[in-house]
Amino acid sequence: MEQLLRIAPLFQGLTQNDLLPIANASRKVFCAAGQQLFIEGDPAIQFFLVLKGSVRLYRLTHDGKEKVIEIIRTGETFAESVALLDRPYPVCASAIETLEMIAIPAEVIKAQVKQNTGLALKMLASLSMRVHRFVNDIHALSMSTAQQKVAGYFLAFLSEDMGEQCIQLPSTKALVAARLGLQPETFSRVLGRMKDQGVIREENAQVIVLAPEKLRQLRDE
Amino acid sequence: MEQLLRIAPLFQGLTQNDLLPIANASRKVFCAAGQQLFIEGDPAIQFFLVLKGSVRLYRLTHDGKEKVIEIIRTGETFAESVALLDRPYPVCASAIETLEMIAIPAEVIKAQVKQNTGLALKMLASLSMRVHRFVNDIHALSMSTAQQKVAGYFLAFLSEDMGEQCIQLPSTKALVAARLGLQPETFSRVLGRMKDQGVIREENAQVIVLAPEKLRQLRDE
DNA sequence: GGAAGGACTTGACGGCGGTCAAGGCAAGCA
DNA sequence: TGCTTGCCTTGACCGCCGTCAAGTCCTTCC
Repeated sequence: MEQLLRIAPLFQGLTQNDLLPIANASRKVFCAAGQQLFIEGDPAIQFFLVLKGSVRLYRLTHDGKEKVIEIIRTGETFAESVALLDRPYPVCASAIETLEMIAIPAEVIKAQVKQNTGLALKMLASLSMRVHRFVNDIHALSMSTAQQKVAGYFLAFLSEDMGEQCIQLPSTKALVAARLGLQPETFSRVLGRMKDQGVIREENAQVIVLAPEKLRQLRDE
Repeated sequence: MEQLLRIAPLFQGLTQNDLLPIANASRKVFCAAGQQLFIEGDPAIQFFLVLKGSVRLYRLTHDGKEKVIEIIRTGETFAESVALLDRPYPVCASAIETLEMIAIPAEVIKAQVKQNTGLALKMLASLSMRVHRFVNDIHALSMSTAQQKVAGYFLAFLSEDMGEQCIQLPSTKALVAARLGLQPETFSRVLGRMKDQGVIREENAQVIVLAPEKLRQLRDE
């Protein structure tokens, strides 16, 4: 269990002694694809580390549609921030694919943070990173055109490198579209236009970026 | 100086001993309206507590327009999250009105967090709150219509109460519009429509919500 | 008082993207 | 092979919002 916990940046560099009480209190969780983990408003009694699969964090709008806030992938943690406050979950969560996770009780992490400065610093760093990512997201969301959003999204996956690069989309296109605040139809049209312009190519569920430079140009309008 | 620091939730409940090294290293800063505090990419050597006035955090899009990420008001802190990571500021900041702040060196807060569990917990709570607010923002930004955005924005200022309530807009309407990802014209039109419907009234730069219930209805479409 | 400038409002128009609908395409199954 | 189901694509249409422009109100300053 300790070895599994160390997958998360949160727990890397902690001593075995530090990790032991957390490992003892945690348990493995398995979920079928599509299964609900919790809904908005549920008491936040635990947080999660994803070992395998991916999770959709979303909110329901008042007219019943869902807005994807974040997609959590293998190796990432989620809901750490709520585990520290005595507040209910601010989002719903459900499994995109078959899921393997570790559930860590909020009480244990709260107690450990109080004793263990190292862990507290790790958590601060992790939350700070999340704040940064949200700042990026808010910026991206308020960028005007659909093309810019998509270009920005793809660019976030690329290395600095200039050559052809391959992107594995997390789950379905419709979900990525939702993540970007777009309709599936619009997303499809944007991809089509990019293909016409020779910026990308598609090959068995992967997007191949032929010209990162052009992509950057599209984002910058 | 210690008394001033205690304005922020971050420093409430700390002992005088805890606060002293922070107070000694910090200094007061005054700014004229419109002045730049830092720009995106600057090294984050300090963070700020606003004593008086308000601050605009924004990003420049590639075509030169600016997108407001957050408006910081009296009594709030900003850039705490970056002070902990060794990363540059992810946004630009400039004074909206004449400004009075305390600048706190990143080094000092980093050192204190390592020694002082209480402060670490406060910072964790503060960051968690910020994450929550961003989740709300992302949700609000992706809500479709301008009317829903404005209604949601106003509702965030109201108490549970049902009666008439008064909202003091932070700075100008144009800035609030930018915050919501709207043009000033659109914002003005939405306000006009709400006035026609008897949902709000305006009175010397204040918005008076006549019918919170109707506002909620508008947000929920 | 009069000019100047800024904040806000109002109107007209056009484009982007959401919505609805139909069709293509692959996988699974009898 | 034919049917079904789910995911994606493509087309047509329309409404919202951004843009441009003009006009109003208020403050400031000479």
